[in-house]
Amino acid sequence: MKTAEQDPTKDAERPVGTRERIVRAASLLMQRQGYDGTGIKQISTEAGATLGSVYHFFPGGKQQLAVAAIGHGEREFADELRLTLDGAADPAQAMIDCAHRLAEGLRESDWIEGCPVTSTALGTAGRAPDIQEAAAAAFANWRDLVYARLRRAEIADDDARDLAHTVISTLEGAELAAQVSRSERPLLTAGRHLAQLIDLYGPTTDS
Amino acid sequence: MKTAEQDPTKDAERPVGTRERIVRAASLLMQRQGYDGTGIKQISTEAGATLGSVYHFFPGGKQQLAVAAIGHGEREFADELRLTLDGAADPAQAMIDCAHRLAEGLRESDWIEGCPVTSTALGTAGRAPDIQEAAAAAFANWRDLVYARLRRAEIADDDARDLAHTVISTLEGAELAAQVSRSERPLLTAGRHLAQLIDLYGPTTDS
DNA sequence: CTCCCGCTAGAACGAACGCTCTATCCAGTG
DNA sequence: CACTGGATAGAGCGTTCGTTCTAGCGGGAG
Repeated sequence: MKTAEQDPTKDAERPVGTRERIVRAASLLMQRQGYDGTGIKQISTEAGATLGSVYHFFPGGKQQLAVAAIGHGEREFADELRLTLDGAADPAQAMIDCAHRLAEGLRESDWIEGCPVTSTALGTAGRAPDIQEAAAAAFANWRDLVYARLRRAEIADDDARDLAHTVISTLEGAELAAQVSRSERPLLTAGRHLAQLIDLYGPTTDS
Repeated sequence: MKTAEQDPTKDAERPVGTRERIVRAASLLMQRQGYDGTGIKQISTEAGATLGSVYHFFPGGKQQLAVAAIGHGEREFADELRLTLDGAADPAQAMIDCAHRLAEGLRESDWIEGCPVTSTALGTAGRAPDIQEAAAAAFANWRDLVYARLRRAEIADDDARDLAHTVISTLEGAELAAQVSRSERPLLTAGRHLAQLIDLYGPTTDS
């Protein structure tokens, strides 16, 4: 009742509800300019909506909108991450592929669209617990995807859990370094090193 | 003429010039709240200075102040990084020590004082080239410190360069993940993994 | 002494902020 | 038909923003 109804065909672009357009615009703008750097009026303008609509769908104001935007960014990246993890022959190769994808997206946006969660979550550190929780949940979800992939490759449970932490941390940090230095190198290097690290824990363990 | 003159004794706390106080306040506040989340009036209040003083020392306004703040944060962390790198027996152990130190600082600040450069640089991605350059320079300096330490441990030049990239990326990302999830685990895990990774390239190379 | 200048001090400006409020529109229901 | 309630629309609230500007301070130089 809330969304579909008309056509669950592939991914129709056109009939996107107002609420969804607002969330998308918020996610994109906050990804680029951060939480404080993005105004609600700018979001409504970019979304083709009006201020009244924004506050109708998000009576909780900017904070609630930011939580929804983080959730949207989380889902977007999770889909791509899942695809990349499943598309590779082994987790090590998946890391390299993942780094490549991130580098590509970053370069194509002229180095302004980094992690959609990071820029929104930073700067609201102590102020907005809701936003912090949403960001933490996003990281945890991504980590779980990596963990599951590592487990499927016969990596021990404890090792897989630890590796998943480092994989997300490193990819996140490398994307940040790449964005700041406007270079793909941090990401590509990180991808190779993560692959090496994972191979250390591969099924060839015999100890 | 600009600073010292009176006493180059250790690190006297009291007679700190107005300009220095402004830079310190700006660095701390932007570290916590980001660039857009920090107002110049708040900085001047926190520094015990007035608006006039801020614009006297930084006629370039908020952007120039942010560049100086990033430089200050860069120097602060570089000092600590140098100390940690030199204090460890080998680079691998240094990574573990470094992660511990970062985790400690983050926990003690109740998870609000992350990387002083990241929060300032993010959100000004496309808008302020000066700030971006300062942030990129900070990362490069830190990387050089790690690179030099790796070289001293007889690691091949190309390997050391690549490893230095990943070390900074991973520490940066792990600090971010730790801050968001309010847990030391991402940092501690990253430290151990970085140590393992470095050991792969240790002086035991025979190829 | 007088002059000067680096520095301090804060009032004031226009613009933009998050948010509230009322008014209007329109499909669905009796 | 009238009525209703979700959705749209935007003027306007008080506040804060970054910046500008003028006035005053205090100590060394002539």
